[in-house]
Amino acid sequence: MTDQSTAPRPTLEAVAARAGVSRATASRVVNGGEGVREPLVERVRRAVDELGYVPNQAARSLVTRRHDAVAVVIAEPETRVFADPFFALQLRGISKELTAHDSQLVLLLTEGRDDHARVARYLAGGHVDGALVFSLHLDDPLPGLIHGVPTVYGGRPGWSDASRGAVYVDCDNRGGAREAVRHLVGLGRRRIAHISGALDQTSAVDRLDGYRDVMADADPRLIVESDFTPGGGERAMRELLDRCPDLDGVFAANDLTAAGALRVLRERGRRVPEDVAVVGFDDMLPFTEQADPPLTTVRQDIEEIPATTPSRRQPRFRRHRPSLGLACSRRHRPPRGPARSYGRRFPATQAGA
Amino acid sequence: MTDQSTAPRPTLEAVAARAGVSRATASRVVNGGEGVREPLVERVRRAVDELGYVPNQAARSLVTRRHDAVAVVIAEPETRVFADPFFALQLRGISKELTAHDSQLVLLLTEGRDDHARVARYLAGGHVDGALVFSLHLDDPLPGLIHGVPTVYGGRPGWSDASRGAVYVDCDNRGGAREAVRHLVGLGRRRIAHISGALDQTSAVDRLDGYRDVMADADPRLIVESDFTPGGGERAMRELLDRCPDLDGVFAANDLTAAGALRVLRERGRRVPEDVAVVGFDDMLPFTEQADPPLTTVRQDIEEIPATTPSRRQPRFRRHRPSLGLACSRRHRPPRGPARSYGRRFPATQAGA
DNA sequence: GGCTCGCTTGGGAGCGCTCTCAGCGCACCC
DNA sequence: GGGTGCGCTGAGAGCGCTCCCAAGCGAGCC
Repeated sequence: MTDQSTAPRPTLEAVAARAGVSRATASRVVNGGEGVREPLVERVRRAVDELGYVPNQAARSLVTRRHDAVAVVIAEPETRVFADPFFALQLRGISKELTAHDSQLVLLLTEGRDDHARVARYLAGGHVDGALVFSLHLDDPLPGLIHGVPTVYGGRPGWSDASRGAVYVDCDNRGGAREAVRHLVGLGRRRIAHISGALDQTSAVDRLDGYRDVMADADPRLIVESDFTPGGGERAMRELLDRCPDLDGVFAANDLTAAGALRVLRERGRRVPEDVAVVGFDDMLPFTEQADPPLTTVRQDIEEIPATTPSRRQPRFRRHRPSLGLACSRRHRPPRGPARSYGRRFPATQAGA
Repeated sequence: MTDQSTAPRPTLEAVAARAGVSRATASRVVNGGEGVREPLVERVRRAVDELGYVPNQAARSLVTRRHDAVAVVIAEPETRVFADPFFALQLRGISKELTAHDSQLVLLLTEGRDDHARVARYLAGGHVDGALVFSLHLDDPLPGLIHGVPTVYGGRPGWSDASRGAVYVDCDNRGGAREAVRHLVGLGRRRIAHISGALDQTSAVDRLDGYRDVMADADPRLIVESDFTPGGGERAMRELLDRCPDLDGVFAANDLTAAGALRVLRERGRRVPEDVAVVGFDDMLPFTEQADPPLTTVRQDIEEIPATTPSRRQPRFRRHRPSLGLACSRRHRPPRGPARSYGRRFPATQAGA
C-alpha cells in the first residue's frame, strides 16, 4: 500500500505546469471552466486526473472567505434527547441538502451551559458560512451570544430579546395540534387529554396552545406536562388515567410520548381506539418502534424540511406545515402526500433584518 | 443589533499594531505565549480582547497543514439505523473528546453506495486531520477508497484486503457474548436462543461466535438472524417461540432487539426471567425505553470509548471490553464499575503500518 | 572589560489559492 | 488597411498566518 499521506499533494501550480497553462487558467477550469477554450479545459482536466489534484480548501477559503461548511448546533444537554430519532432524521435531511451543495456539516454539540461561549466563539470565528441551531430552550442564552454568522433556528426560539426577529424554520405546531384535536373531536371524543412536551420548548408550548384553541373549556386536569419521551408518556398517561378515568381521547405532544401512553393504556386494559383514541405528532413511529396498536399522527416531513438552496451563499429554507394523518386510527402515514408548504421563503440572514 | 458580519474581522496584524509588537510576537501569544515576556503577553492579550480577535483558521491551516477537525463517517444507508441511540451516544462521546482537544467534528453521512467516492474524495482532500469510520458492512468498499488520511474504524471492519491491518476500536464482542451466555448457563438455562444482529456486520458475527463458543452443540434452530432493531427482535422472538417453545433463555445481539423480544415474550405470556431469562448487549436501555421487565445487559461504555489523546496530532484510542451486567436479572447496570480496558493502545495511523 | 551564550523579538518568506488587470490575438467593421 | 472591441490568457498581488532566521540585549564568566 503506497503511503500517500507523506507524498506532498499536488498544487494548482503543478497542474498548470503539466497542462502547459498558467495557474489562473488551471484555477478557472477547476472552478467550472467558464471562459476557457475547450482544448485547454481538456488538458487541464487530464492533468488534474493524472496528478490526483484536490484543491486545498484552506487556501481557497483564505481568499474567498467562503468555507463550504455549515455548523449544526444541537443545544441539548441531555444525551437522551439527542438520541431522539427526531434529531437523527433532521441531521440526515440537512446532510443531504448540504451535500447537494458541496457543503460540509460541522456538528457542534453543547455540553451544558458553559459550553455556549465556546460555540459562540467558534461561530464568530468565521469557520463556517452559516449556522443552524436546534433544540433551543426558552431561556437559552445562545441567541444572544451568536454574532457574525447567518443563523437559522430549527424551531421557533423563545421570545427573548436576542432572538427577536431571528430567522427560523418550524412546522405549524399550533395548527397541527388543532387539526389533531379536531380529528379526535370528529371521532366523537369529548374527554380529550393532552400530554404536552417539556414546556420550556416552544414546540411544546405551541402544541399545547393548539390543543387549547380547540378545547377552550377543557377540564384542566386533562392536561399533563411531560418531556417528549416514552417514559414520560407512560408516567403522564398513568397520571391522567388516575385523574380522569373517563377520558376517551389523547393528543400526545409527539410520537414517543404517544408510544409510552399506548403502553400504559394497554396495560390498564383500555382498547385503542375503541375506548381511547390516540393521536401523536411527528410521524416518527416507523423509526422508533412498532406502535401497538398503530397510531394516528400528525405528519411532519422532517427530513425534507431543509429545502433547496437557490444560491450557495444564501441558503433558504421553507416553513413547513404538517399535514394531518388521518381519519382512520390504523395507519401510520397520511394519504394526503407530503407536507404542504406555505410557499413563503425566508432568506437565511441574521436577525434584525 | 450591530451587524458584525459586515465589519472586517481584525487580523493578527491589527492586534500586533495595537499592542505595539510584531506580528510574530502576537502570534506567539495567541498560540500560548511560550517564550514571550510577561508584559508583552499582557499587552497582546488585552489587544486581542479589545479587538475581539479570532484567528483565521484557513490562514492557519494553510501553513500548519493542521485542521483541528476530524471527520466522522457513518456509512449507514438506512435512516432507521442512524437513528439508533447507539450512534447518537458514540457521536456525543466523540464530540466531547474532540472538544477537549479543540477539534471540530465534521459529520459525513453516506447516501448509499455511490456516495462513497464523494466521502473518499473529501477525506483525500486534506480537509481533516483524521477520520473515524463507523458502521461499516462486511463488503463495504469504503476502506479501499480511503487514502491519505489517518483512519480509525469504529468496530472491526471485515477482512477485505483493503481493511487488512486497519486500525480499529471495538469492544470484545465475542468475549462479551460468551460472558452473557455463560451467565444464562449459570442461571441453569439449557435451551438458550440467540437473536443475532445483521450478519453483514462484524459485531453481529462476533457476538454470534461468542454464543457458539459456549453453546457449541446448540440446536441450530435456536439461532435467528435479525437486524439490531426492536421490530426485528419481535419477529425473531416470534419465530423462536414457534420453533422452540421450550426455550428458557435468550441472548439478544443488542438491547433494542432484546426490547422487542421482551415485548413478544410478554405478549405470549412468558414470565421474564422466571420462564425465560433474557440478556441484551450494549447497556442502551436507559436511553431507549423503559424495558419491561428490566433486563440484564452486557455493558459497553459507548460514550467513553473515545479516550484521551496524549498528542493532538496522533489521537489514540483504547480498546474496551464490556463488563458483564450481572447476576440478578433486575438491574440495568453492572455493579462492577466502568468497562475495563485492555491497556493496549493503538496509534491512529493508517493501515499498513 | 570583553566575549560568549541564551533568551526575546522582529523581519520576511511563503503556504496554495483566487481574482483583478493588462495584454494579446482575432474577427469584424468601416 | 487600420481601428475597435471582445474573448481568452497570464502575470502578479495579496488573503492571514506561522515559522525560520538573524539581530538585539543582558547576564555571566574569564
